Amino acid sequence: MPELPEVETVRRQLEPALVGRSFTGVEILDHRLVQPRDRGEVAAELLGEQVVAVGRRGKYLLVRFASRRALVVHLRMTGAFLIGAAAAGGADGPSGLAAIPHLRALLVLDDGAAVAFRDVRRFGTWTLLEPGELRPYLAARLGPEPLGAFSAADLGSRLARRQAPIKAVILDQSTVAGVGNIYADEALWRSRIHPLRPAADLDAAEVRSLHRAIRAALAVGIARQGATLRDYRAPDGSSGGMQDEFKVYGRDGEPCPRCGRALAKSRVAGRGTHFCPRCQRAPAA
DNA sequence: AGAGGCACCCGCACGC
DNA sequence: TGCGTGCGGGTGCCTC
Repeated sequence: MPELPEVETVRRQLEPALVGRSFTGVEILDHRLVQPRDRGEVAAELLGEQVVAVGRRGKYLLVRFASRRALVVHLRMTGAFLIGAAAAGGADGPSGLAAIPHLRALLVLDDGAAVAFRDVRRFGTWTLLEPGELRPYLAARLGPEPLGAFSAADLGSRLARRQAPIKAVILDQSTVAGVGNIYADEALWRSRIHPLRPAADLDAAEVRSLHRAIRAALAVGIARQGATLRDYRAPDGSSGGMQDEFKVYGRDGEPCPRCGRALAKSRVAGRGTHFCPRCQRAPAA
């Protein structure tokens, strides 16, 4: 489940492969990837584009071109890039590419390398934006970058007007960009805040703690090159190590690493939610 | 405007 | 063994 740390890991691997390269071949195999645009049209527009930067904002990858256009990629659940040997699917060269299961798009670069995009559940999106469209596109969707200029006061002011459960509010990308289900549970556990607490009820000390916890959880995720769950892989085919660092996610029934009480799992904001019923005190009903 | 629920998609873990 | 069912995950859209 790519969240900010997984997307950042992908960005770091894509950057050296793509920057300075031009697309000499573009195939978009799944129309859903670019809908409502026409897949042939988008492929034709991408052909010949030269990459000048590979950025990230929240969970979005930003492939920026010399033309000042930008390809905004969202991996959603199962989107993944495969570079070079991983893209070639083994030693059998280009013929191996079509053998990649769930292949949705294929880029060929002017140095001969191939970059494949695979996506089992087909939720991933590629959006090609014209010059000047990127900033408003992101601003309309995303709050501050959690590891950039983002203070506890910023977080506090965004929570102050929200009565929804704190977990729902930090999953909202307009509160802070890049936190998904896993890192939300990890951050709430670190700050000892129950996921059902109304966001506006957090006091200043709790907001500071949560702010710190969000940043710490994401930073550890990046340092571990993301988490590898089910079949997620980085573009070079390697696995991340963050799944071994989870304190609560997927550990219901196991002892809380802090107090030893059995971790619980419930449902908050429609998401599987893992927490410690002792460390994270439930709000009064 | 904020909140909640659902659709989107498909592989997998289940139970029968 | 084979089938049916439910689940999950991020986002966008719909309703209230």
